[in-house]
Amino acid sequence: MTIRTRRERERAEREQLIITAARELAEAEGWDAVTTRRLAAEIEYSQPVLYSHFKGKDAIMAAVAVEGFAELAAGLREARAAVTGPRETLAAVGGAYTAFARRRPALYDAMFTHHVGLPFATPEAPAALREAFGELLRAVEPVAGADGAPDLLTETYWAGLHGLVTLMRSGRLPEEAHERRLALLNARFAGGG
Amino acid sequence: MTIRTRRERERAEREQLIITAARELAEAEGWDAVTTRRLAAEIEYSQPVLYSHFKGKDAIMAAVAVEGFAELAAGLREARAAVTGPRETLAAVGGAYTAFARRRPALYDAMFTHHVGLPFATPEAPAALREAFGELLRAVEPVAGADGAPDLLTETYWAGLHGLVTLMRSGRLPEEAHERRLALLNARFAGGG
DNA sequence: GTGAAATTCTAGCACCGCTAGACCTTCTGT
DNA sequence: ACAGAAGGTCTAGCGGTGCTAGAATTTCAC
Repeated sequence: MTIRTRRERERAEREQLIITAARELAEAEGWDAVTTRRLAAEIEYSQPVLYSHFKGKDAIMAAVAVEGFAELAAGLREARAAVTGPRETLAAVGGAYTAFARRRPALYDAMFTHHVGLPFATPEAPAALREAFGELLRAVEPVAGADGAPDLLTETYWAGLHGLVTLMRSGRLPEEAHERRLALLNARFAGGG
Repeated sequence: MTIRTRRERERAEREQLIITAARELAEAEGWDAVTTRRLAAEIEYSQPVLYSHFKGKDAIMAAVAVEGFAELAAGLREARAAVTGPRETLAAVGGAYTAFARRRPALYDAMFTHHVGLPFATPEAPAALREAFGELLRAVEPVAGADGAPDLLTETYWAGLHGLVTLMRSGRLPEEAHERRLALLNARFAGGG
């Protein structure tokens, strides 16, 4: 048995190595630079081993995305814990969300922009993803007012954050006014229904 | 002279042919299907003629995007003209925006998602683009309240719309609740500052 | 009609994601 | 201890991509 478990452990380690290499390469040079050849060279194996771990490049991106969800969820939770009051909470969580997107743009792309076949608004969605949404939900709920649909309101607020960061990152919105736009979004959502 | 002008006219016609073919192919099968070979076959010329008109594939997408800006601006203007009252105007324009994004997803991608090197929030931006933003601005201004920064508020509202449509189109938000989310967004922005 | 100029095409480069089949290592049964 | 089976990894290659150099063709000016 022990020899088999060692094999399995080594294999799991190599899988993590692939994910980490893909993530670091993407963060350093963007996803366009993450080619299967390049990635194989990075982990010092040949291309086909990638396909013995993942179905294809998209599956590797999806694995990276799942790591990102966990990191985002942790960041949001931390931000929420650091403040009190509904308005402050919304501002802290919204700020943490956009800060994450700006700090880890490639990671954010894999999570929320690239067409990677991950289930989202279903129970089958990755736990880390559901947790990240839960953090947003807990920040939005106190300011939901009489809407009676905190889930939908959270989705809408999330869309606002997502729009801000994606439009900014693609050069469609100027960077320098980001904080002011975020403040406007928060004011509109914290104002009550 | 007349022979030269005929040449120039024919050349302009062929350029438009390229743009139209690219757009139709993208709308029918997505941008992944728009390869330079496929596009060349569509216009019944060889690949290199594409490069005598455009610097590369991105430039073709940019040209398609500019057409899209004009169409979007027209749609928003029409929607705004059909109603009266600030809340109704915002709902009409927001609805027209998301309807456009859902009706012409590939076009919308070229305009607002793909990294195409078009200037946005500057005077050098395409006229049609500035006009489309102007339509949004005229819809948001009446509900701006005391914010005193209608430009930034419009950008923020735009981000909300953009987030809704992109997250929905990538399967991150379920389609069926779109109208309710849009209504929530509108309510938050029409509520006054 | 002929040489010059402009235009279009053929052919190919370097790269992409992905995979079949050869190769080598490791384990198993006698 | 050793032959054969099983498993893992590699080399080499497929069909595709965006893009371009240089040949071939057409059109022009004289």
